Amino acid sequence: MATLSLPQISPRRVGERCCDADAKPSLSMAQTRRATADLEILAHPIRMQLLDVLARKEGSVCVCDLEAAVPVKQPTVSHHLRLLREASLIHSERRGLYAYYRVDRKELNALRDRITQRLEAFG
Amino acid sequence: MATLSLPQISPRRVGERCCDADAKPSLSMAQTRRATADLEILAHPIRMQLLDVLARKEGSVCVCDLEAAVPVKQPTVSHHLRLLREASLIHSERRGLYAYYRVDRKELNALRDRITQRLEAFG
DNA sequence: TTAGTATATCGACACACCTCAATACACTTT
DNA sequence: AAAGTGTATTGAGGTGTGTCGATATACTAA
Repeated sequence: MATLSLPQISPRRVGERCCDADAKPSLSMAQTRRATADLEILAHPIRMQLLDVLARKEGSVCVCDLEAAVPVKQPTVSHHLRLLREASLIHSERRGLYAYYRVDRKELNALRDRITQRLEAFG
Repeated sequence: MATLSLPQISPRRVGERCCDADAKPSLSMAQTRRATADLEILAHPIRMQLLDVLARKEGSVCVCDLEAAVPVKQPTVSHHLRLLREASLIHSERRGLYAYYRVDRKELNALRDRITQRLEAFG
């Protein structure tokens, strides 16, 4: 029966050149940055809540409702909506005085798939 | 046949109180913060690469190899390893002069599941 | 036109985070 | 012991990000 072997660590003398040359990332730095950019856009409580509200609505949501849903002031809401818009996760439309936002389900799904794939590569 | 209805937006007079009182986040702020904390720990290129290297190895990896795998200096590597350790995603062990890190697959899987669940709640 | 409202942008401030040189610490070799 | 090596920590500087008051913009109401 196979021994319950500890990971084989080659003993090495002090000062010797380091060992596992194949302990390299599987992703280039550019790929890595793309992956972390996907995570960063979601990694903020206000953006998470805004997306949460928008994703749970079938249609559009008025900015005034988004403001009411979230504990920051109007310019901050506008700021995060802009970031989400620039990430193509939401779209806006003006009707008269009011602005309405809706989630882009295709983009949100694509984002989710990219993140899921990356996480599964760890598994 | 059902009309291809636009999302029903009740017209509203200027100055009227805002509309959709049920456009509330489904998560409390505390829950939201826990979710974004999960994302934040992954949302950095160096941590992503370190996890990538560690997750692809069966056993432990020497710090010197991690340093070689990543384009920052030794104190910075140590810093990110600490963050990953404090998040319970990796563990370290000293053998003589050297320190070896390994991924905690259970914790990493749990993290992945939490993130996946949250993302699916958007879908 | 004038006044008022909703949203976006600007500008400034605060603070968190990343990075690294210097140093501390623990261990090994001689 | 002393000298050398690998890793962690400290402390400081730089940069980015979040926040909000003030303001701009675009529209509506009267």
